[in-house]
Amino acid sequence: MLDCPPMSTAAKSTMNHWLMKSEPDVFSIDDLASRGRENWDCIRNYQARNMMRDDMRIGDEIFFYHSSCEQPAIVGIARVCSQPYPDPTQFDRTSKYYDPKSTPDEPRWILVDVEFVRKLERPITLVEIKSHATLADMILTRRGNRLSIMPVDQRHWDFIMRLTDR
DNA sequence: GCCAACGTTGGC
DNA sequence: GCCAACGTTGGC
Repeated sequence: MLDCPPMSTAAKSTMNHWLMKSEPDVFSIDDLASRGRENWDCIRNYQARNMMRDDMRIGDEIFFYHSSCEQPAIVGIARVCSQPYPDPTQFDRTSKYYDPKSTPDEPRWILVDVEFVRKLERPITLVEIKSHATLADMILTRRGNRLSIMPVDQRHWDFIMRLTDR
């Protein structure tokens, strides 16, 4: 791929990890798998927007998390595969996510595209995440946290990746 | 469906 | 710039 050359060790060391929530009834890991890639649209939270706009880099890895469902869980891996650009739904008058205060010259809502990498061997449920002391300080499990996009510490990422091997 | 927790809005 | 009212998220 032209925009995804093999990464140097130096580039890898600066890579960030993320967790992105999606309601499986709306867009599940299987939907991403069948579509290959998708723009992460309809985010209307400034913190989440800022992370996509300012902090995400092509190649960053993402935990794909199912929320608001029977079994909230990390279910797969995705990857950032575009530069940030304006969310088209903000200009769509027929969309629930239309924003009259946004203009093409000064778009308010910015997104990135994400691509499917793989599903986990098994879902790592929120219940299981909460059961591990190492994961107790993840942003995901913080009281009152409502962010749908959040950074994941390298040590949390690695710990969860090891869990999937069992 | 409940509700805690937080973000956003808008009057003043 | 304060803050009450309202809306949303998301686990349970």
